[in-house]
Amino acid sequence: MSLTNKKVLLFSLSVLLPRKKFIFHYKNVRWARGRNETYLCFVVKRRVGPDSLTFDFGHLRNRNGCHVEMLFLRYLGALCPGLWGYGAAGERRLSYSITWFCSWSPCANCSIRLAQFLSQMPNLRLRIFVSRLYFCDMEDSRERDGLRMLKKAGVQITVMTYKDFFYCWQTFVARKQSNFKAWDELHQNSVRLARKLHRILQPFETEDLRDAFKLLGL
DNA sequence: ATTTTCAAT
Repeated sequence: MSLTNKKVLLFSLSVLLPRKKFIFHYKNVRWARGRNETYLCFVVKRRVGPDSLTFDFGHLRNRNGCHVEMLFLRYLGALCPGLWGYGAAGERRLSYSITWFCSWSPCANCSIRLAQFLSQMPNLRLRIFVSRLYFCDMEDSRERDGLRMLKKAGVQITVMTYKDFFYCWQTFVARKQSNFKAWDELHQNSVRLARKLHRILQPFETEDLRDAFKLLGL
C-alpha cells in the first residue's frame, strides 16, 4: 500500500464519532433494541524505542456483512507496519499494543479467528473493552466459548465502566467541548455485565457446579 | 412481566 493510500486510510479511520451515534451504540442497556451495528474505537500503540511510543486512533463500523473485528484485521497491516514479516534487512519485528472499545462483544466466529491470529503474533498485545455482551445469555452459547478462547489466547477482556465511556467520549467523539454525561443505570448495568463476564470467564466454576448438580442427581 | 443482539425488509 502506498504512503498516500495509507494516509487516506488512516484519515478515514480517524474521523470522530457523532455524539448521538456514540451514545446510542455504546449505551450499556439491558435490552439494546435496534443496535444492529457494532462500533469499534481503537488505540494502537507502537513501541519505537525503549522509552518512546507512537499511537494511532480511530473507529470502525461493521460493513457489508463483515463484522467490525474482521474489518479491523484487514486494516491491521496499514496500522501496524512491521508487525509481521521481515521488513528491511536487520530490522526487528515491532511490538504493538492495541486497545479497542466495542459496542458489542465479539461473536463466536470472530473470537475464534482473533484467537488464531493472535497465537501467531506474539509481538501484539490486545485489550478488548466491551459495552454489552453479544449473545451470551445461554449457558452453552458459542459466544461464551469464544470469549474463553480469547482469554486463553492472552486477550484481556473487560466490560466498560464509567471511566472507559468517559475516555472514549474524550478520545473518539466529536464532543464539541461538551462533557460526557452518564445515562441512567450506566453503573448498575456495567456492574451486572462485569459480573456476568466474570462468570463466563471462570469455566471451572460452572463445570464444578454442573458436577455438583450431577452428584445431587439434578 | 417482558423486552435484544455485527438485519432484513
